[in-house]
Parts: sequence; structure tokens; C-alpha cells
Amino acid sequence: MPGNMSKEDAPSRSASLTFTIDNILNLKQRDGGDFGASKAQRDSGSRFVASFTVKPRVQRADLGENTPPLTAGSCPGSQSAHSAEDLQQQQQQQEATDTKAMVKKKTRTIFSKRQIFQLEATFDMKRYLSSSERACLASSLQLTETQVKIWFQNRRNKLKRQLSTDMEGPLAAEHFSEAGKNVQLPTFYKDSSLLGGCLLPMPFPVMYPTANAAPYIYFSNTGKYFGLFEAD
Amino acid sequence: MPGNMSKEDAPSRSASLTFTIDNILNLKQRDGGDFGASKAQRDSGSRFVASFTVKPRVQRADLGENTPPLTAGSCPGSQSAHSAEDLQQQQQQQEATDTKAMVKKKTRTIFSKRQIFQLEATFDMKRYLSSSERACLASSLQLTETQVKIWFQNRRNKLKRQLSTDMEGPLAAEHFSEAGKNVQLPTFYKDSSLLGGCLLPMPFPVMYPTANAAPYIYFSNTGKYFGLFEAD
DNA sequence: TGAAGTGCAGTCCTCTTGA
DNA sequence: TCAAGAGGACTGCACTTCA
Repeated sequence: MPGNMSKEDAPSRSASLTFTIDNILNLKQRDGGDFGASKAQRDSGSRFVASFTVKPRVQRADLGENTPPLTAGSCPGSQSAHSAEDLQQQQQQQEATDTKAMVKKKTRTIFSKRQIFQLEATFDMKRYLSSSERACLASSLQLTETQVKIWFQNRRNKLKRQLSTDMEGPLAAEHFSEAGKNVQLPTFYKDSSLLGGCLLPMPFPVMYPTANAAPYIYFSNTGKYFGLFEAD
Repeated sequence: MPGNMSKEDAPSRSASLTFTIDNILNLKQRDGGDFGASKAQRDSGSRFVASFTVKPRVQRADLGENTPPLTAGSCPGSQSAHSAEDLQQQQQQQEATDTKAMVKKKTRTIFSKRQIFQLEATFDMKRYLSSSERACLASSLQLTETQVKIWFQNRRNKLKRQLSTDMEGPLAAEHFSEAGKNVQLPTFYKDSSLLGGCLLPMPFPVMYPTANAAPYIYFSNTGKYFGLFEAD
């Protein structure tokens, strides 16, 4: 990265003042705290909030809607005018925790085998998804589009790291550059034509029958195996 | 940008095949279309979807909730499990259009004067927001956090462009580097201390009384004026 | 380890404005 | 009527954080 700008260092001083624009911000005096870090000054804000988080446990992503990346503020006194909508969005993931000082934030989702399987399968075919493909995949996996996007991003990154690690990988290197543009592999596709803009190649990974009758599927580029009859 | 990878070029071929993992993707054969563009291959997917969009008119962002950046898929045959939540989110801007082939994709929102005012005011104080500050601001302005984040991002970009354009701007240049870390200006702050993690300096821009009795507020760094009694 | 958050650069696209 | 500009939205990547 070129020149990283600094980010909120100096503590601000405050003074009481009524300001009449309605719904103006509600503020809180804060000082230093986690700021002023010299190096990792990047995500300081995020970290700060995290300490206030209610922390719902790790959630399964397979059922129902998933976390939208953003939430209604937990802003102190904001006479919020958005109750029903956001709450509805929040409930799925945060209900059963106090809805009071709820600040949201993260909690790493654990994708199900089925989801990973499909994601890997798709990634095996193409490294980049168009937004319609993403929407399609997300919808069918009951993930948010953002989750699918991030997954692909992280997955690309991972692959890149792997490739640069395994220095000697002409085959692997080719895998990245080739598969990125839809390789012509002997794969299978499942197609429907109800609505435009949704094409997702359905690769059919190598299947290995095993001795104990439970076949598994192998993804060449990841080295991941998936049992076919997993309850997940 | 370093090396931009290619993105979905070759059309894929399809073949019918039943695949028994439940909820597997629903696919659509597609060809070229808007793809295959050599240069601007970046957002092709997005553009593609846009062509299917219902295109709600430009919306005002001041009333009610705004669009979250992601929506449920419009995937052909996906037995979608998310109807109520998203629809509720979408209604504000897309209702009165057919909810059938609705593919989402946010159209450009026009922020209200009030929103711009507060955003500028905050930006005038600090170039970067912590996530709690962002949440706070978003909530009070009834925007999504993403919108606030994007706004700040675009705003920073704009400022940067301005500065690089106005080559000769020692004062302006100082503005960027200084204000980025909370300058010690004779500003006012409004504070409350209900919940941690929400500090937003409330700058009080220069106010000019005018002849016709309608005072306005001026933001030094943007050159923007805001009438104080705007109905917006 | 990997999902997710931040920032930036680069685009796209809609809307506004001015000739 | 159309080109240029403004600006909201979104994508990708690099880098980080933290269960």
C-alpha cells in the first residue's frame, strides 16, 4: 500500500452544546484508549467496538438468512426511526442475546459442508463470479451475496498464497490462470433457463468409491475431500 | 492496480444432469452478451444485472431505511427462504414496481441536505470514522453504515483529487493531513455518555447571517453552503 | 485457519448542468 | 440534445483481526 493515512489519533476535547438539527449525533467522550497505536492504527475503531460487543456465538450459516454486513446503530440516544426493519434483519443472528447494548460485529461464521462443497465446486470452475452468478449461488446456499463474495476473495487469496509458497508449481500456476477464465474441463453442468444472467457451471469432481461404501469427492485444487453422504 | 485478473470470458457449455445435493444451483446458459469486453471487464457482471433491473427512480434517502448492499437472489428456481426480510428492506425504494423479476442493484441515492450537511460536518472534523462512530452517524442520519462508509471513502477520494488538482494548495494540503487526525480547531462538541464508543465531534461551521434573514453555513474545505432552514 | 472488517484504486451508471 | 461532471455504489486487492 502506498501512503497510509493516519487515522484518528488525538483525543478530542468536548464541550456541551445543544445543537438543534434534529436527530443530531449523540456523542460520547472518549480518550486515547486503543488509539494512538503507531503501527496497527488501521482497525483501531473496529477493535474498540468489538470490546463492547455482545458476542453471539459462532453461528451456522446453513439455515435461514445470514448476517448482513451492516446493522442499525447502537447509538446511544438516537431516536431511531428504524425499528421493525433492522430488528427483523438482526433477529436471525442475535436473538436470544440481550437486545440492549447490542453492538453487533463479526463472529466468524462456520459454513456447512454443503456450502463449502458448493463453493469449492464453483471456485474450481471459475475464480470470479459475475454478480448474477453470485446472487444465484448465494441464494441457493442461503448465504448473503457478501458472504459469497468474501469467500471467493479469501479463496483467491488463499490460492495465491499457496501458489507462491509452492514455488515449483507450473501445474498449479496454470491452474490459477487457466481456471480463472473457465477452463474447458470435462465437467458437467446443470442448467435451467428461467431467468437470464445465472450461469453456474457445476463441476463434477473426481469421485472415489471406498471400501466401506462411503464414496467421497475430491477437489483437485484444494485437496479437500467431501463425503457424499454427510448429514451436514 | 497491479495485475488485474481476467474475469469470465469464455462462455461455458452445458449439459443436462440431475444432481442430487439439495438446493443445488440453478443455472442458465448464457453467452457473450455484455461480456467479452476487453478493457472494462471489471464490472461486467454488475452491468449485466443492471439490465434486468426494474430501475426504481432515484430515491430520497432521508425517510425510512435504506437499501442494504445486498439482497436476496433472483435466482431462477431457488426455493428462496428469505422473503419478508428483504422485501421489507426493498419496499421503500422499489415498491410500485413489479416484484417479480426484481434483481436488485442499488440505484444512486440522492442524499438529503440534512444528511450531506451532517456528513460534511463530520468529515470536516475527521477523515476517518471508527466503526462505532460510523454506526452512530448512520443511525442518526438513517443511512446504512455502508452508505456512510462509502460516502467517507468517496469523500476522501474527492478531496485527494481536489488536492492533486489544485497543485498549489499548501493550505488545502494541510487540511487533509491535519484534519485527518482531529485537528484542534475551535469547534464545538456535543457529547453524551450513554454508551461507549460513540464520539463524534460536532463542528460548528462558520455561520453567515444574510440580508434576507436566512442564515447559511459554510464548510471551509468543501466550499459548500447550507441554508439553515432548508425544509429538506 | 478463515470469515470478515478496513482502506484504496478503479469503474460504472444515473442524474444534473450547461452550451 | 448531448457532452461533461458529480457522486453513489460496487468490485478487486492488500492487509488485519480474532474466534
